[in-house]
Amino acid sequence: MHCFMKEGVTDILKKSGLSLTDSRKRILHFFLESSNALAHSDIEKLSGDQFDRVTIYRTLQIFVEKGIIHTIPSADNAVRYALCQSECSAGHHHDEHVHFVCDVCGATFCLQHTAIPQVQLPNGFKLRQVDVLASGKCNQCA
Amino acid sequence: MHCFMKEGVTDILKKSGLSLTDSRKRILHFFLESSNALAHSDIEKLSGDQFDRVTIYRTLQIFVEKGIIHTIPSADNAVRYALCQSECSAGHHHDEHVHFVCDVCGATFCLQHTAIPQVQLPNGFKLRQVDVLASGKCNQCA
DNA sequence: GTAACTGCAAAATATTTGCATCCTT
DNA sequence: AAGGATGCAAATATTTTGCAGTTAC
Repeated sequence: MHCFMKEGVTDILKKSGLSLTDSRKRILHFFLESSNALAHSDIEKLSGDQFDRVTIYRTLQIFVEKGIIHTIPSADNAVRYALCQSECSAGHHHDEHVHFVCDVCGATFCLQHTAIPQVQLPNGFKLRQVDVLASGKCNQCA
Repeated sequence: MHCFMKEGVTDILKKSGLSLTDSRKRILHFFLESSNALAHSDIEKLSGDQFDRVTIYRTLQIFVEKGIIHTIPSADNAVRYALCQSECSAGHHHDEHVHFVCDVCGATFCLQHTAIPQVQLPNGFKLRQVDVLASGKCNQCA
């Protein structure tokens, strides 16, 4: 298991076979710095509109393809992304951790140290992945 | 605990204080008939474009408000809705069951009889709700 | 009859695509 | 130098809002 936190932006991009461009470096940096998940709009704000919307879309897309970030399921129709922490490779995500959305501040966290519970499916169903989406109040807002 | 399956469309609408209009009756009927979750686009197709897009948006919205249906979190940014099965009332949803998305056919099911596992949050976090989103192959596609 | 609901038009927002130019290697 | 990435323009898709006409009760 590698840990992105200990690697630099450049290492991660190289390892994924991506060229080192300004937008990729800065956007990846935002994820490394941020303790919670980021939406497209967050990145726009963080970058001070330095990048074109389209560039952000394409950058997020390729990061997902390369296994650098993953999307977080949500009920509110807003796509948020977070760093993959464990052994993700291109096309194969393994982010079976618990996601937590704060009802108050809207922040979304990946709870790495919270175990994914066992799920028992009905007969005939084949399980591939389990996502757990918890909501309530985060430690800042409680 | 009431069970919508045993009630008619009319009963449900009346109980929720909604007037009995064509679109509401037909859209609610789709949910009662369907074994899996429906997206806005599914309803458009099912109705044969009988209703305006806007009417569908507004109908789904008020059904959610009244606790008749609930949104299902998904990683693919498509909002799907399903009937609330347990004691939901206006503004208070309690649909803590497991949702299952089939990777093959895309169908989304509510697994009523699958227990929601316990989730242990870090210190300072207050839990309100847990959604479990499982994916894999459904019994038709496995 | 009145309040609420629907349909249409249009605005606002979100996402995708094509292409010329620029940057990384 | 060559291939890939970006920025801009524009197409497409999604969701929201306002308002006038219609319907439920």
